Formats: sequence, structure tokens, C-alpha cells
Amino acid sequence: MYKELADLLLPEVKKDVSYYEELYKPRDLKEGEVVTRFAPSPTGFVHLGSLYVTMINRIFTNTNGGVFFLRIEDTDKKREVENGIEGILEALKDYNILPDEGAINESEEKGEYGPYKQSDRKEIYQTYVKYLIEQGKAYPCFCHEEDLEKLREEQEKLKVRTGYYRSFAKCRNLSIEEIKQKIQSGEKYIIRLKSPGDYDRKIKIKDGIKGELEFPENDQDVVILKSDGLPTYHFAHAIDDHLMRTTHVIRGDEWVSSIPLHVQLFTMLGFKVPKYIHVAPIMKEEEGNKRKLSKRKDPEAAVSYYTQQGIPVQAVKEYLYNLANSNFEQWRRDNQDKDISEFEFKINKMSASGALFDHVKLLDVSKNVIARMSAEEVYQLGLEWAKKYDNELATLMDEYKDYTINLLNIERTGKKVRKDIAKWSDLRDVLEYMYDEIFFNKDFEYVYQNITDKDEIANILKQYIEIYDVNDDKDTWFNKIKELAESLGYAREVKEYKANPEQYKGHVGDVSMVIRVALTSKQMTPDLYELLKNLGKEKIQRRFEKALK
RNA sequence: GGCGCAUUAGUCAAGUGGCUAAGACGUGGCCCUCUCAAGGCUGAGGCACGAGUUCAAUUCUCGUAUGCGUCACCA
Repeated sequence: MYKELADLLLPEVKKDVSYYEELYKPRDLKEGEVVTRFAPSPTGFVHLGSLYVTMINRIFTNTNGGVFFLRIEDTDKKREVENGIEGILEALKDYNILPDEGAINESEEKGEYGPYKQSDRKEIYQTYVKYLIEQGKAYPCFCHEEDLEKLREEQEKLKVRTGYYRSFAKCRNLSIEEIKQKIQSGEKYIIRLKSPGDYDRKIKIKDGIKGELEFPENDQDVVILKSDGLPTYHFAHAIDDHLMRTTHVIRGDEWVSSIPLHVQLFTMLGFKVPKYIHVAPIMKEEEGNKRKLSKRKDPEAAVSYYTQQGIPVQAVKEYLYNLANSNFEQWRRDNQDKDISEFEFKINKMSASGALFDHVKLLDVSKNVIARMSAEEVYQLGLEWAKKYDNELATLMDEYKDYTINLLNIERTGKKVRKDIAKWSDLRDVLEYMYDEIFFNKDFEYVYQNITDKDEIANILKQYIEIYDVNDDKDTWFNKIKELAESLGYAREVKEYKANPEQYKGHVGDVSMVIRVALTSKQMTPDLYELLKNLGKEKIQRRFEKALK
């Protein structure tokens, strides 16, 4: 009888489930190896949270061995966006967390367990739906949106659980004649699961992060096949992760509450239930409220935001590692030179509750990441960024490559590296005044500190340019400034000045500041000796002249 | 509202039935210093609340509160 119903509802489905079971054989895995997946919708937006979960999938698979694949969940045609897949792949590539199987571009894919795009798997889903119908485990439902709304109102009035279940499931016990009649009169329908669950019974399941979880059994007759013939997420999850032989489902914890349904689906279909690992979301605080980072409200929810801001991929990655395993930070300090892949990541060390996203901390991680880079790397990555977001800077960096690298190398070697660059956009502040093209064309304001008298400034600069020699080593260079300072009535040493301030006009630092400001217009710069040396005497002179105008 | 999960400083967090509850970011101060950055030292700041078990609870149990997630033909 159910067989007849199944043929009536899905006449075009000819294959049997055994065909697919045969086609997608269990994977040949070594002991301990895992199969994981990332299953995004191609909505044209890569969320930081998705990136985070994907990264965890990738690391988990790397440490255990096995396969990590990408499945495109495009069963909701309304939300789909053009080139959504490319966008996802680009982000995964940037972050070096590309999958082993699945889509490799908009239309192609690799791997033996495909198609990896759900819209191409329609026939597979329908075969399994038919299989359930044949066994009396699924049935057609003719209820409309209005019917369901009415049902909900009714249930709310009665103060019972809302939903399509038990006696509220009107279409559950339709006779085959009734069904035939409705179909013949052209009524639209969807397919629902005939849930055998009992809400008063509990199921227990162990989650890889959250530990033992207990829920009531699912008794909702959820929709498994939509009116467009495509499956709902839940059904597709069961079919795909079974046929693709997923061993560990690592996903965001918004799915925790669907566990009873998912376990039920796997069980009813005769599949082995995979291990579940639910990752807590990344949160944001706003006006005292916490919530998940929101695609609509928070620009920082987009992975592309960080690229634009000029925060290096490596920094975002390390920040996310910190969130995932907080001992990563210590490891990083102890292993400055090691590659991130050497860190021993433990999934069960992840926090069960969501962490607030901390942009300040991200920048701190970032400046340390950049501090570990060589001047050449900073140059390369910075230039890449500038080409997209700061054209003028990019042009100059490109034209004065060696000069720029030398500037970036100031105070970059040795133990105490300066950390004044947290993102590539900071390069502008660090570099612009060192390019004559900008320095002589932009109106920089000279704000001197302690010495403000024009004649005195002119006097210092004139005398200084006479004694400056590019070939001086640092000690000689500084001694010259000290001598100049002394001859003009300033203390050679700051300490001397502090001891007897009334004896001096100021100290060597004040004189240095005059040189610094005249040279750069800034009171805060990297090492003055290096800056002078990089500019050379002629340029120094031109800059002094400009300052004295 | 039902169901589920969570709760250690402003933030991320380690941790244990029993020393003074790690560390990082941020924040205050000091030192170093030609400026800034960096670095060093140092200060402030925390186990949500109430019961119970126990010689002893931040840790175990139960309640309360708060927060988060979820209750679609979206994933």
C-alpha cells in the first residue's frame, strides 16, 4: 500500500537506495582518520563565524588525517547569489584552509563522493524520500501556510507546544484514496517525516565540545521535501553526510537544538549517526546586549572587512586560534618562529559558550604578527594591500622599493622590535612623510615642542647641517648632537638637565626634537639616526629649508 | 512561553574538593630613553546568587537569576 503511495508521489524516481549505497562506498580510512566538511550556502558573504568553523574543521582533519570537503548548500534558491562559490573559495584560499574535495570553482569539483552541490543531488534525495514513503515513514502534506498559522494560533491558545505533530498532524493519516483525490484535483503538497518520537522520552548524546547533552525525542513531523522538490536542510544533512561518509560534523551551535531531529533521521534511514561537535558562536556586544555577530548589522562579521582594513590574514587566523584554544597565545610566545600548523590543537579545549569579539585584542595580535615579519614581507603584503586601497602609497612604495624596505627595516631587527604597525593602513602614517613627493606637496604643520623660537630653530638647523655626516656611526652621530646642544647652552644629557634645570636652556632631547620635527614635521618617529641616514644630506638640507620658510 | 546550553576581573580565559585563584588584552603608576613604539617593574580589578553534600565548595548536587541559542517549505 505504501509502495503504491510512493509511486504515486514520486513516479519519476526509478533508482533504489541500494544503488547509492553501492556507488558511495565507505571510505578507506586508517584508524583514527576523520571525514569533515564545510557546508555553506552561497550567499555571497563569508561570515567570520563560518571562517572560524571551517578553520576548526581543517585543523581537526589535519591533525587526525582524513578528508575535509566542501559541500554547497544551495537548496534555497531565493537566497542564492551569483558567484557565491568563488567568494567562498577565495576566502578559504586566503586563509589557507582549502578543502580536499568538493567545489573548486563555480561549476567544477573534485572528489569521488559528489556531486557536492545540493541542487545537483535532487534525484538522490528523492530516492531516499521515496524509500521512506514506501516504509510508511513519510507522507504527503497538503496543508498551506494559512492552515499552519491557524494551527499555531490554536496551539498557543491551548498553551501546548506549537508545531506539526501527533494529533495536530492533520495529513498524517490521510488514506491513499484521499491523497489520490487531492493530487488529482491539483493540490500542492510537500513531504513530511512521520516521526516515531515520543516527547516524554529523552535522548542523550555526547557532543565533542559541550559534553553530554539531553533532549526530549523529536516528535515533530518536519518537512523533508519542499514543494520545489528540493530537500530541507535537515534531510539533506542526513543524506549527504551519510553518503559522503562524514565522520565528524563540526558546525555552529545554532544547530544544537536540531540534534534530536538529526539523530532521528539518521536512525530512521538506517544510517550511522556521525559525531557532533558544536562550536560556540563569536559574539558582539552592543548597548549592553550580547548577540551573535550579525551579517546585517556588523561590518566586522564579514571576512572581507579585515582584508579591507589591512589586517593580515595571519593575524585574523591567530586571533581565531586564541579564541579556539586559549593556550595558543602562550605557545606563540614560546615558539615565535614556528609555523602555526605545529601548534597542537585540541578540540575539547574549546569553550562551550560564545566569546565576545575583541577588536583591540585582534590589533594587538596583529601588531605582533607583523613584528615577526621581515621588512621584505611587510613590504610585499603592505604593497598588495595598498594597490587596492591606497593608490598613491602603492605607487611610491613601488617606485622606491629598496628605500621603502630600508625604512621598514628600521628597528625591525634585534630583540626589541618596534610594533607600531597593526594593520597595513598604518603604513601610510609610518611612511608618507619620508617620500618627498608627499612631503613637499602636502601641507604638514610643524609643531615644535620645547624650543619654539624661530631664530633658535634656524640656528640649530644651520649648525647641524654643517656637522652632519652620513657616514658617522650612531655614537659619533649622537655625540655631535650633544656637542651642538652643549655649545648652545643645552645639557648634554637629560639627567644633567634634570639635576640642575636652572643651569640650562634645555637638553639634548630638545635639540633632537627640533631636528626631528624639521625633518619630518612629526614629534613621533622611529629612530632619528636611521631616518637621517636614509634621506641623505642633500634631502635633509632641502627639508630644513622647507621648515625654515 | 517550551526546549537546550552557559556563567571565573571591562574582554579572552587557565585551573582545583584544601597554599596568596595563572596568563593575555585593556587600564593606572614607575623605570629605561633624543620622541614614539618596544621592553622591564608594579598597582587596581574576578569565581552571579541561595540552599544542600562535606571537616572544607570557585570546583559536586538542586534551585533562582541573568545571558545566549533554537522553535520555517532558511540554512
